[in-house]
Amino acid sequence: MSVAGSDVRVRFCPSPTGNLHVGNVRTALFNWAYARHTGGTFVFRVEDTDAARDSEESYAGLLDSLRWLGLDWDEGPEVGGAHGPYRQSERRDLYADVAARLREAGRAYDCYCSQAELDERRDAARVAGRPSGYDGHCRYLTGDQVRDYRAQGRRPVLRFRMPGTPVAFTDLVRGEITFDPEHVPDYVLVRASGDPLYPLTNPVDDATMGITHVLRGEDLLSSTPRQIPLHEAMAELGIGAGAVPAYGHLPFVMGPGNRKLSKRDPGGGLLTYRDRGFLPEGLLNYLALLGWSIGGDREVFSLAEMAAAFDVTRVNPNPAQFDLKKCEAINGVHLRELSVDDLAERLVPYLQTAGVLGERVAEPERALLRAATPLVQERLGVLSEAGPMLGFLFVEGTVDIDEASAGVFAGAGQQTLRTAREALAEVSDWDTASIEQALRGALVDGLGLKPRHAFGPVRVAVTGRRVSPPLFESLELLGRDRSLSRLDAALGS
RNA sequence: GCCCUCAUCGUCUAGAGGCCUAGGACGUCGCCCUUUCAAGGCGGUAGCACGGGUUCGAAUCCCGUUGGGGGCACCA
Repeated sequence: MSVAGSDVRVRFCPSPTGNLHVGNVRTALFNWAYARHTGGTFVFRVEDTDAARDSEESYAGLLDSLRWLGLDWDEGPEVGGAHGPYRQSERRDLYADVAARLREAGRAYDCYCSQAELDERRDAARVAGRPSGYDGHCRYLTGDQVRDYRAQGRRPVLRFRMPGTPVAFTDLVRGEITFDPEHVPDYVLVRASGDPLYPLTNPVDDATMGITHVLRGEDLLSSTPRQIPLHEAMAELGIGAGAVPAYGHLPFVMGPGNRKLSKRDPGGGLLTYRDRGFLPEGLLNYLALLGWSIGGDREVFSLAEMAAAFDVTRVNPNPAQFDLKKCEAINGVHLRELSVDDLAERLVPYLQTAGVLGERVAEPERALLRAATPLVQERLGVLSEAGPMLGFLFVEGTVDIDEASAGVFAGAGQQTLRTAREALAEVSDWDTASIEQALRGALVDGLGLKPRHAFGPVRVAVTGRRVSPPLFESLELLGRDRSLSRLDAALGS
């Protein structure tokens, strides 16, 4: 499956602004899978050049999220590597150096245009039906003009000088793409303040980190014809590995109603999915389905299986809409494949936040949870659903009866409960089989009730809800004393 | 406005010119199983955006139209 020691080097390079959203995660996944498939290297780099929006908290969240997902990186924060540092905020000297060399070589130039001038000329171009990018005003300034601008107190930005020829490349997922030069304007590399911008830092890092394949979202497709000439310029100046990376632009993951998902979208943030109890393997499996398929009619697979089969050139170029229902269904399959002990362990934090379990989980509770887990395993789509299902087991004494379900106690329900209570009191071996036998004998055979009418009131009395895990098993786990006292409580009401 | 890009059931997809009377999954509907709810089983529903070519033959190739998305920042 993998080609050990392959030269492929891919990267995932989010900026630490807010939390990852599922589209980012899918991009990370495809990069990871490509690296693992080829035996290459997965680099994790953090693009924190925007001091105004970046935060240390987001940075920590990024690492935490990738770790939770199980997408391990070969180079990057906390693991190091030969091309570090892996945070752009720690690479500013490099960007300044590259910017200076580009400027010296004439591949970039100072631009003194003010924001107002830029806006005005852009609007005019747009009205005239011409391309609205930068018009090259400052490309060939005379010494006098520069002196004038400086005398006015203007501070220049640094712009890359585009070569003026068409840029063509073969996109790994989309094939041949060509941009004509009039639509790819000279762009800003360094702010007037001296701060390097993404259009500079991203290619510089890709070049100096030896990135061979750039797999990123399709929103970056139109910045590719800017970056390729920059890579060529750097190669000429001996900066970086000297090769232009191959590009593959992945389709968007859209939100409901086909709107682009953003990290501010409530349904988009990765943490929401973790909090709801998606398994990383389930979420990742679903995300892999958005734009890629493993072949045959298979939809459920492990990360390892994906890595073995992944091929970027087989990625579907059209955007996909995130479907929560299907995501839950896929997650449910993974959930059911877990061992009981594994599932029980993963359930603990969710039961704690639900208030079912306390901070410290004592061994008897843990044992009870392990015993109860098989009862809910095939009923769960996400882990957070376990709280309401299992809560009744961890409550001492009586349970709160769900209001909407209390009606079953009325009328004939009283007799059903009384009969059930008497029959259960007689059970000598408190196990599922004996409990079922007693209840069936007394209620179905004895009172001639339909099973659903016979067991409904008992279920509500004991679990507090009309919907619960299997009744007889639940009674066994609850124990005789608690079971009988809950029936008594229901009778008294 | 200009450029780029995308187009198969409601949704995600399979499809690499004849294997397509278009397959699978989620959803949805019905039935079965059943102590509730699930899970599981069986069955139904629903799609190649439109128009021109190319070809003996097109979901597949080409062109156009329409519709969706992205970009055109001293954000990333």
